[in-house]
Amino acid sequence: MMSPRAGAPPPCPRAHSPNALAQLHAALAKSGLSTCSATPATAAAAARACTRLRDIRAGRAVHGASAKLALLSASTLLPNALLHLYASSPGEHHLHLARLLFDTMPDRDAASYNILLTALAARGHVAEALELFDEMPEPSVRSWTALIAGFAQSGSPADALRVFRDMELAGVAPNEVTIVAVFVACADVGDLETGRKVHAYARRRGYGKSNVLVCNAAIDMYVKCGCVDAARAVFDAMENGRTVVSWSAMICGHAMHGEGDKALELFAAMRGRGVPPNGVTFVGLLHACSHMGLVDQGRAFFQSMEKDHGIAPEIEHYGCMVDLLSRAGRLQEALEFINGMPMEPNSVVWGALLGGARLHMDVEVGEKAIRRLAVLDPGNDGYYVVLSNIYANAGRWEDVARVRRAMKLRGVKKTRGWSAISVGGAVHEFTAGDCAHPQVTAICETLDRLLGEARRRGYAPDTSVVLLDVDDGEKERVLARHSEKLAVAFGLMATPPGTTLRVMKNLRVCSDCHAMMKVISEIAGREIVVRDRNRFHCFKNGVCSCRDYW
DNA sequence: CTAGGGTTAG
Repeated sequence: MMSPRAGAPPPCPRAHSPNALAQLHAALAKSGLSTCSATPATAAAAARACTRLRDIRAGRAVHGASAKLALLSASTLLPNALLHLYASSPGEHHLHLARLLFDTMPDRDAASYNILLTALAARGHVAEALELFDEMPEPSVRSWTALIAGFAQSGSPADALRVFRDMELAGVAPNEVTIVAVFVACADVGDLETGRKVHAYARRRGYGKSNVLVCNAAIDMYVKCGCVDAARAVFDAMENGRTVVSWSAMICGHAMHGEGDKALELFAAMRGRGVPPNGVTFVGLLHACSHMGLVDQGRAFFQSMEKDHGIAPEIEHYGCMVDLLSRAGRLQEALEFINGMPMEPNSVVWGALLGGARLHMDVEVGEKAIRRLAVLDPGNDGYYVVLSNIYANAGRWEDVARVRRAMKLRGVKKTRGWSAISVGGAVHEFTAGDCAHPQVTAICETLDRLLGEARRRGYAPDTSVVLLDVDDGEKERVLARHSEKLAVAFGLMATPPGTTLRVMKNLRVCSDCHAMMKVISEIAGREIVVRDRNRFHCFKNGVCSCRDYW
């Protein structure tokens, strides 16, 4: 979307001074500070300026000059400033330099540790960051937060939450930055329990309404944990003004939960308040239109981006449009749209077309998409599985086998599907046909009882999703043990009547499980929320929030 | 002012 450098200061001219002192003065001049004398404080100010300007070259000059002028050993001030410079510069090389500097510093204080901790955690060096953390004398809130925030943002949310638990045990009170980071991690893994607990704490501390960043992170956390209504309550209660991020997060949240109408209403309200939308807002709107089948409305939004809001559509928006068109069955239009794109279509764009081809069982378009996907994202097994699905639907089993051979040839492994459900604070994971759970027998009995009742209510197994060329009885046996069914059956057994069941799945829910979930929600009188690979399904009284359009 | 924060299509 937006350039990551947007809002960053402009790069400054390079230093070309021949000697070190002159370079130091040049860097000082650039930082707008007095150049009368070089002291550790002025050099640290220069280093800080270089960090802000992202001018690593000038920073190295400051480092060199500081060494020559023997400014480095006076205090931790200057070494820390230089450590920060290297630690926050991109590339493993600079991180390595930071580590080297840290290891050879004559004195280290808490800030030295925190600077390096931040850099290690943010780049996903989990083990090294934890090791350093254990070595440091007195970790502060900021040290804990550096770990949690870094892990949450570098794709290690489970590590982030583990550290948070340790922080609680250590009796250190989280601040608003910690809270935001924990929300990010909860959103990622779908940990509603922790999210709720931290939200309650945030409210007690007074961040609940007044801190925009805390609120925005809470909105996203609730959305991604399957509680749009709770997200909306946070949004509605926001006192200190919502930003475009709040509006966009909520619009995306409604879209993700199949509440496209609410997403569009929110956009109208946003415009009414004069808040200018950004590119993310439109991703949410297009997503909403796509899941409601509002092709013309979506097209109108797409066109208004540039015309009315001066926002140039980016590849994400093209992706949404391809999804919108192909979901609605306009596969040829989608293909033409792709061909007219001003940028090179990526795997997501072709993936959206492939998804539409599956939905509308179009072998030809599916094959067209896979030809590009095999080049753009060759290791992704999902695309081959979808294509197999299209072939299986058409009864072309020799082609299904051909796809399987192609996968084998390319070393592409099919991802095992799993579903997880959290009961009483413990997460129970299931894979298809799983026999590892201690209560398998009871789970299977429950499931078979449900299956019998479901059949009496008109449910019939949808064997088309089973990609095995076996007889229907065998297909039904495979289907009946899909991981989400096991997770839900367990959830029904392990929770009191009426409790909402929340299931997380690593792949997309299959159409048979989708049908079954609807019936189960009716039989058991439960709300079942399933977090799919890319959206939510809320089953209640026999219907799904996606209105079977997904 | 030596460390940290929010939204994004399949």
